[in-house]
Amino acid sequence: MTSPTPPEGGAAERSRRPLRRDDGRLVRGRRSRARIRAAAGELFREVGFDAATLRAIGARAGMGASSIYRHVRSKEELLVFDLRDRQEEAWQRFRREDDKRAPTRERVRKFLEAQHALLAEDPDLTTIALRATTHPGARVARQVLALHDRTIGLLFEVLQQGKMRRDLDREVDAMAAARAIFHVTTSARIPWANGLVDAEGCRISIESAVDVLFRGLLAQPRPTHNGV
Amino acid sequence: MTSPTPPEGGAAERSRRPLRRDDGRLVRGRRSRARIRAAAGELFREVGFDAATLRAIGARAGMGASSIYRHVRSKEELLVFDLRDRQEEAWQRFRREDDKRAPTRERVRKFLEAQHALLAEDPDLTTIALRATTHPGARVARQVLALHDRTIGLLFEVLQQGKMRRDLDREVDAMAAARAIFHVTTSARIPWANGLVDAEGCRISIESAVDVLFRGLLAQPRPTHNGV
DNA sequence: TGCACTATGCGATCCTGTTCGCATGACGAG
DNA sequence: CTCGTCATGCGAACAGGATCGCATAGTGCA
Repeated sequence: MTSPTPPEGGAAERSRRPLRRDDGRLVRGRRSRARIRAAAGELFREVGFDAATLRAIGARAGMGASSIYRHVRSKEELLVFDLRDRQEEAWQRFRREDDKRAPTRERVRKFLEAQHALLAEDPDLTTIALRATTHPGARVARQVLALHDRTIGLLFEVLQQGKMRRDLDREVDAMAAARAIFHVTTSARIPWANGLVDAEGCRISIESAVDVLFRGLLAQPRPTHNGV
Repeated sequence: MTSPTPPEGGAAERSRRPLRRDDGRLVRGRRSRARIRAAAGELFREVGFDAATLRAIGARAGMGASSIYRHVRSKEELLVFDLRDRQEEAWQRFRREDDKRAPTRERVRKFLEAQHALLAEDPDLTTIALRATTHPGARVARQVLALHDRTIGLLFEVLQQGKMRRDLDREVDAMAAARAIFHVTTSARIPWANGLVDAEGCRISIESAVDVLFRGLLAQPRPTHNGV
C-alpha cells in the first residue's frame, strides 16, 4: 500500500534485495510492520513516547513485544519513522507553496513556519529526535542527523539563490548562515519541549533570532565587511 | 573540603536545614557522597557514561547501587554535578581574563573558547546534558536548563555592554542575539558529539556562525535597519 | 516427496535504572 | 538506660528496552 519508490527502511527488508520472489511471508511482514507503526503512533499520541511500552505496542499490534524487533531496530526508530514522514511532507508542501521570486527573508520565514507547524503538533517529536542524537553510534542518531543535513541543505539552497539574486550580501557564507538558522531552530525548541515557553513563544524566539541573523545577511551598502 | 558558600546540592542534604546538630551520620554521608562522585567521575572517564553501571559505581564507592540514591536523584545528576562544577569554573576563568574594554566580538570569542575548552574534554558532557533536556519534568532537565540560562545571561551582559559603548548597533535585540549565539553553540556540538566532525571543525563551525551573526550586530552606518 | 533456506513470531531471559521495606546505628530527651 | 527520631545502607524486587534460542511455515529445488 505504501508508495513503491522509497525502499521503506524496514530492518530486515532493507538489508538485501530479495533473492527469492515475493514470499507470502513477506506480505505478512509488511502488514505486521504497518500494524506496528500504526499501533505505536496511536499509543505515542495517547500516552506519550516514554509511557508507551513496547509490550503495549506489541499487544495492540497483535504480537509479542520481542517480535517488534523483527521490523524495527529500536523503539526510538518507531518515532523517527513518523518524524521522517512528516518532515518529507513539510518539505514538499514548502516546495509547492514556495515562490522563488519572493524576498529571501520571506521564503525563510515560510519555511520555518512549515517546520514549526510540523513539530509543534507533538513535543515528543522534538524531544525524542533530540534524544536520539545523544546516542552516538545508534542507527537512529544517524537517521536524525541525516534529516538535519537535508534541512540545512534546503536552507542553503534558498540562501544561495538569494545571493545570486543580490538579495543577500555576496560576502556572506551561505552554508554557515544556513547552519546557524537551523541550529537556532533546533536549540530554541528545547525550552518549549520542557514547558518553559509555549509554542507561540518558541516561534517568536526563533523569529527574532533569525531577524538578528538577517540583519547581517541582507545586501546593503556598507563600507567594509569584516571590520572588527 | 568543597567551598562552603554554595549549598552543595545533595539530595537529602539540601532538602531541609538540619534541625538537629551536625550528626556523625551526616559526616559519613558527606564522605559517601564524595566517594560516589569520585567513583562516578572515574568510571565515566574510563568507560563512558552509558557503560558505567550504577552497580559498578556503587562497588567502587564501597556501597550497594541502591544506596547511591540516598545522595543522588538520578544517574544523570552525577554527570550534571560535574558539568555544573566545570561550568562554574569556566565562567570564573572568563571573568578573570575578560577585558571589558576589548571589542565585543573579541570578548564573545574568548567566552566561546572557554566554553569550547570546557566541553571538548569529554563528549559525554555534551551528550548527556542534551539528553537530560529531553526528559521534561526530570530534575536534571531543570538543572541543565538553569545552566543554559546563566550562560545566556552572561552573553547578554557582554552584548549589552557592547551596545552601551556603541560597539554594537543600538537597534539590536541583545537578548535575542545572546540566545542565538548560545543556541548555535549548543546545537553545533551535536554533530561533533556524534563523531561527524572533530573538535576543531566544531569550533570553526561555531565561529563562522557567530561571524555571520555579528555582521548584523556591529554598529555601522546603515540607511534603514528593517528593510524587507 | 523430502530437503535446505529463511522471514516471522514467541516466551524466556538479560540488563540496568530505580523503588521499596527493613535494618543499623548515632543522637537527644526524659 | 530507654525510647523516639532520622540519616544511612542493604538486598529484593520492579519495569521496560533489548537479546536469544527455538518453533512455525512459506518457498524453491531435486
